[in-house]
Amino acid sequence: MLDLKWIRENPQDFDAAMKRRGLPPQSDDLLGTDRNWRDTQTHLQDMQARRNAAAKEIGKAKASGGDAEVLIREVAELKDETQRFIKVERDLQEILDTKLSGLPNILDADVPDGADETENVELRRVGDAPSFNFEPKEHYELGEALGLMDFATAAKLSGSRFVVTSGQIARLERALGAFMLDVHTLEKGYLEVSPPVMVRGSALYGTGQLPKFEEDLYKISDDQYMIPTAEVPLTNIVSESILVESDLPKRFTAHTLCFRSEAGSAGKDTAGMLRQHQFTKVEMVSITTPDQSQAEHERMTACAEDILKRLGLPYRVVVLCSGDTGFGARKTYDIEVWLPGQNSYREISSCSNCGDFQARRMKARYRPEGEKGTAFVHTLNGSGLAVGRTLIAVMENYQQADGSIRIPEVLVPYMGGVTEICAA
RNA sequence: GGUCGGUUGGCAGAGUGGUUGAAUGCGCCGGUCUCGAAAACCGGUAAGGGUGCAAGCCCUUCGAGAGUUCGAAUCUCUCACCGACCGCCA
Repeated sequence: MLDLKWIRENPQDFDAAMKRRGLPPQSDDLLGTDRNWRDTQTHLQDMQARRNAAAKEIGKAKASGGDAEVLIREVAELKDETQRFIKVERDLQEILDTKLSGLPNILDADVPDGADETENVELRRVGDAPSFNFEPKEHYELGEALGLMDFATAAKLSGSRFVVTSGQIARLERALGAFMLDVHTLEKGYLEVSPPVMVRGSALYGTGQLPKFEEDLYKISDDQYMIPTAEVPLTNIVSESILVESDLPKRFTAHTLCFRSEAGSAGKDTAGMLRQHQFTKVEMVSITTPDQSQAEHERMTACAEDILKRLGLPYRVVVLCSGDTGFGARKTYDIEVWLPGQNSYREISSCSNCGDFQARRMKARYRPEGEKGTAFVHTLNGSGLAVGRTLIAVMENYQQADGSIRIPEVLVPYMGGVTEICAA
């Protein structure tokens, strides 16, 4: 949600910002509705003020045994008109709200312009792609050959975009999640959280998935959805609250299942477990003051990168261009891991600074020290990392000529001492 | 699923129709005292919005919505959530 006051004061900047998002200028339309709404509100409040004053006088008159007949009749006559204006005012506010809540966040000045993901800008590459003296395979070829990854059975059980893993591959996924959580909680200061994976619509509105992106979600009851990412429950922990500045930043992490309908991605990444309806992810969320959020964004990205470094996986970091940056984000870094089987870099983490965009929607505030009143917090979220995709990356980068897979050293303790996954 | 009880400011917790936006305590901010601090004492302290150059004035909000009334935190209805017990299940 954007700040309406800011739009009032900076209509040109607002239109320019929307243009970067590929949207037409709309300050005139928006501010027209706003003007209308405020005029209505002013008028309504005048009527309410008169009514309140009269009601008080009636109280006084009755207390002193006087006659209040005239006043009572006057107020009764005001009533219908007041009721009508309440409705008009409410409708206008709803129209304004609908318009505002459909607007994407303002991009940071240093986000590069561009139409789509082909214009994202690479910032750095870390680690060397492994060299093989054989043709590296894709993860699903390796997994199926090992007998530990079964897409046919998953299709029988659940349909497309699911997988059944077993044995050491299943364990490897569990090991990865545990390893990531340990790093974030023991070394990076994140609080481990085990949140619900079903949430109300209001939580999804808070983080910006609703109302625009409902088709991407699994809806399971009147007002409950499966989470597409733990960003939703973790960030909404602070919704509708006023935090103490000295408690910031707050850092949360969680290892959860995520559910995505993948509507509109038919035919994309259909082979293997790169794009599933259900997958696990370790998520990081930070709640900060406005001053802290930029540095926190870099820090969070570094936390995600550190996992890849320790796993010995080569990757690159890109900053998303204007056309590829998500609805709620000001600026997003994607981390892409090298997949030898695909001979390309693929997204494994996305770290976004949302500024106060989500905080406004969910009414998450704090009290700035030494100032009166409250201010909105800033929120950030990042994958640290997508566990399913990390599993893929480990398999492909650590594969050997015979189809076995070495276990990265840091994971061996999590694998109960196993150093290699071989065919049974 | 059933019955009963609850939902009030940052927190705890009064308040059953009239000047209550809301007692009191805690917390927080400022002051007195002190070399400084603690304690004690004094004062201040809800959020959101409209209007105004400003001081200020005004509106809304006591879980949400609808209703009764000149007037609702207080009465009625619906819903949500929390708690207790019962039933069922892990």
